[in-house]
Amino acid sequence: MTLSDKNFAFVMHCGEMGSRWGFNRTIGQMCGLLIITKEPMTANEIADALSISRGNVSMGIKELQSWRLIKVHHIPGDRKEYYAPAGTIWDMANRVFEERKKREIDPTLSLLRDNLLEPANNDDEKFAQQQMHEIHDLLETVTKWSSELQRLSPEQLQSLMKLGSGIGKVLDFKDKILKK
Amino acid sequence: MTLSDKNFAFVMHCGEMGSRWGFNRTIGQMCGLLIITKEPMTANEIADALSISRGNVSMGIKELQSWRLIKVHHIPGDRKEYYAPAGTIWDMANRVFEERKKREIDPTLSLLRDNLLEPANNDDEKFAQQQMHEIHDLLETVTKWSSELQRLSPEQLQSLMKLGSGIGKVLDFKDKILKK
DNA sequence: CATAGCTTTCATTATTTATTGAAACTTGAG
DNA sequence: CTCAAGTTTCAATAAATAATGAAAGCTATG
Repeated sequence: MTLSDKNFAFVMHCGEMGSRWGFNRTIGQMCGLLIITKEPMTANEIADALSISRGNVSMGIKELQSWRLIKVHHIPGDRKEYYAPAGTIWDMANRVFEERKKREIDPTLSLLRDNLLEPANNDDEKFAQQQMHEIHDLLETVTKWSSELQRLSPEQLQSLMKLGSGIGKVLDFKDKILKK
Repeated sequence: MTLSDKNFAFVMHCGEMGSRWGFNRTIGQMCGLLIITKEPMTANEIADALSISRGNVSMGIKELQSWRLIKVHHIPGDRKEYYAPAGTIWDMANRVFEERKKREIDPTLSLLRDNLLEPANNDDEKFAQQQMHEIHDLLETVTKWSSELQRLSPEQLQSLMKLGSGIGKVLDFKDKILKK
């Protein structure tokens, strides 16, 4: 199967962006390809469509599985493995967030906490600790929020989207009521 | 000036993480260093503290300026340039988000829109377009939301954070209000 | 307008990261 | 057990990215 121009452009774009989302170009392309392809694909089809080596595909698959972004299908009487996205677009985006949090934010929080537990030995360290404290709080807030968003039901999400620029207003309203 | 062990560890960690946030290791280190250092630093001091070349610092500064993360200070009677973070931690995080949106999400949205405008020529393209449509909507929602959050006043943010068990409550609240 | 003191540039070099492809491995069927 | 059809591994190589440092570029001051 060969990609149409439009689909090819999309896959290549995923490659460019992929490197910014935590994996490399090829893996981004693989991910994009699997997303826009209706039927699950074999490793050879992927290698073919992207003009990359079979070995490279194998490594990419391993990586995408470690991100929990793809799953394996089997067809009875066929020994090949067929790969497809693991879930909806929203599911996949959530996975990427979760994994990145695990790989980037969690270790940072841990380092910051360790650092903040020890007493500051001088003014330089005192100032540094203040800054680290701010970073720590920011990261905690962000993660609390993102996990909150992930927990929402599709309907709540819908509702949230439609709220759009209104969240400020709802907050004001809430504050007004609580004061009474 | 030489860094304490603890501060050095933090700076190195910023280096590791930096590469995941859009810049490279050295630039991450520079950013971390400037954040935990109370006084603005000269390019030579930075090169010294991180054991990197003067030229490298110059390039890093240019990059950090393009992200609007640092600003220049001048001391009367001194021709050197002194660098310091441009704003609070929250300001800096916002800048990184904005810049990444500009560099990653906006071009993707534009590609997706172009693609969705053209008619699908066959079933493969039709399916691909459906998927692209979902990605498009997801990205739009995310960007709308993040810009919304950035617009909130610090007090509103505070209020939002304290909501405890979450955004779900805000939604319930909004629904209650709308029904009346 | 010359110079000292600083910054930037960029060709070269070093380092890191990704890719290939052949060999090793796995597994189901006969 | 052996083969065939597949998958994975990994040492070698290629490609991309980052760092250096010498030279060129600026600019405030005398």
